[in-house]
Amino acid sequence: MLPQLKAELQSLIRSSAECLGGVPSTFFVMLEAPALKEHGDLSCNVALLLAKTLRCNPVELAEKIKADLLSRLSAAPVGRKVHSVDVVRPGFLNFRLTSEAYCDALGDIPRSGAGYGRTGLGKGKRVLVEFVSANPTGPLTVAHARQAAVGDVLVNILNATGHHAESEFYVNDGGNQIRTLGLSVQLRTKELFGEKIVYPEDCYQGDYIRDMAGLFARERKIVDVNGAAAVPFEDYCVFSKDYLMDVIREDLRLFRVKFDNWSFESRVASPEKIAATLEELKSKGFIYEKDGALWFASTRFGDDKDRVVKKSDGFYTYLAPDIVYHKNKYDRGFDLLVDILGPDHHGYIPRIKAAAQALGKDVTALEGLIIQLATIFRDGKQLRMSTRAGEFISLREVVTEVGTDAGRYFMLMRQVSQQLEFDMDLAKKQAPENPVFYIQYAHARICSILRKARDEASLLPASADTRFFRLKEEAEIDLIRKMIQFPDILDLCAQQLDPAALPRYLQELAGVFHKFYDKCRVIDEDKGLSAERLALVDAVRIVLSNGLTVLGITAPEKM
RNA sequence: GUCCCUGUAGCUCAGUUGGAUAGAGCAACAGCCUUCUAAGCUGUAGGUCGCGCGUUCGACUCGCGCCAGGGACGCCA
Repeated sequence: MLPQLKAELQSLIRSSAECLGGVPSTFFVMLEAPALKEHGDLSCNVALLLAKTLRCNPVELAEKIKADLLSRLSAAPVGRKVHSVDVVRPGFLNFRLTSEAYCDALGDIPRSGAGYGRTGLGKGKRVLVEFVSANPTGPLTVAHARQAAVGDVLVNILNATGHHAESEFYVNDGGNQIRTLGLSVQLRTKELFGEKIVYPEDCYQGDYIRDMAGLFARERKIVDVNGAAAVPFEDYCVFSKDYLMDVIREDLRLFRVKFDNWSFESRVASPEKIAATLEELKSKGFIYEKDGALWFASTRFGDDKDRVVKKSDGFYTYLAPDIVYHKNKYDRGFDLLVDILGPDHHGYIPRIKAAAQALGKDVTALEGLIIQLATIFRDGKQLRMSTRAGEFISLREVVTEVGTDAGRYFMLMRQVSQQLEFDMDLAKKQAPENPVFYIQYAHARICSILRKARDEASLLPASADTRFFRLKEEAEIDLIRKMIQFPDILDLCAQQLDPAALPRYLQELAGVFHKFYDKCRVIDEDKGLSAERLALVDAVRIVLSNGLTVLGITAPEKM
């Protein structure tokens, strides 16, 4: 309702401005909600922007536009929803809306229900978001946790804003690291039965390798060193990989992260497919041989240096299957490919983009999104971690300690470009300074009011088509004003490919609600007012619930 | 050395394609429960937006140069 009002106003302002002449056809009329309430409900800076080209005092210009606009408004139906137009100091045009405009918008929320907030921004664009894609060589860590939360929520946001988004996990089940994993487990198994081994530094160090060795021995009924040696090396590899994939799937399930697709390197980028793709690149002149290795001439597309794709020992580097995998993603017909990566992979993006260009693909359809690290604080101290030494905080540790709701919220509450401080103590706290509980509490409080009204006073929310003329309090209008921003927030997140604005918005909405609650009684002697206020808080419940659903966080009805 | 990210209140962070008097939350201090969940609300205090120059009606925002912190730069994945 309000987006339409805004669009109509924008076009009227545009017409008024054009009457003055000299307005470029590409000129965009901005109309936004000002930060300060005294500046009205909507504010427009056309006069400021046009003052330069028209060589005219911005305030005078604004007055001229206003005069023309007022006559247009009195003729148009939108005019009823505009209370006043003011010209203010530097040259802003500030609009104040009638309460009718807001009350119309309020009815929209219960009418759309769980669909409130959905927009058409994406116009059906097909998007593939690849994230986590952890090697099956260990459990997921907090680094993965942030990528998992961001990726999962980004897919929800894209789907809520008119895109067709799918999530994908790419399983690196080929290559070197699986052999190293198998070797690690094999050595630990032998060690288990008393064989003295020298455990290499480049093998996986974590304690979980020992646990896996024990499990493997039990499963294969190995009872001594000879038994361990008799098992084919390949079996160690397969067992370890499958076992860790199960661990990863379970980690993700606990964190409520779902994947639409699982792509396996062994299938998507088999040695034959790699050879074929490299041949294609070679025929185009982007692959050459040097020092017994095959190189990809990525510098031709802006990379710092050329990259080895096949080592002199005959094995492919990680880059070779990754090129093939990205070719596969392109071939599946997506309009946008998003790769969510850790900061340690930022050098990776130019290489893959170079490969995409070399294969004749559209690079602008490939977006590498770097998610900065999350550092964990407990008892006011930062916990250090190092994957190499096998010392890391696992995702599961975080989930079991603070819960999935708080875990997800905290991972999402900062912009992805920012490092994030994850305060375990705060996340666990059931107190208002913890934003997750502040938001969930608002939701539970509303549910409690609705229950009480229904059960004890036989009161139900007013219907969506009510004119809501009883809602006049500032606290009430503030709530409506805040709620109608919800679709814009989702659009903003989708455009920026960053969910961070959403948790912040929900915290603000919860705050506006708590203020309203303190000031206005919902269940009141006046039945008419009560019904309208019940509809108002029910709308807040809907927006909170829709927002939390996008974040993958529960909206409790009781706390 | 090259590249990426960051620098805003005591702390953690916002600041929407350059806009009006730079905002929240936490911590601190002072208040508010006979009434729908006090897991809440109200008020006070807190700032050379890292520094300098430039671009213009206007810069936290854009450009250049410094300073400081973090990270990445393998025939590893």
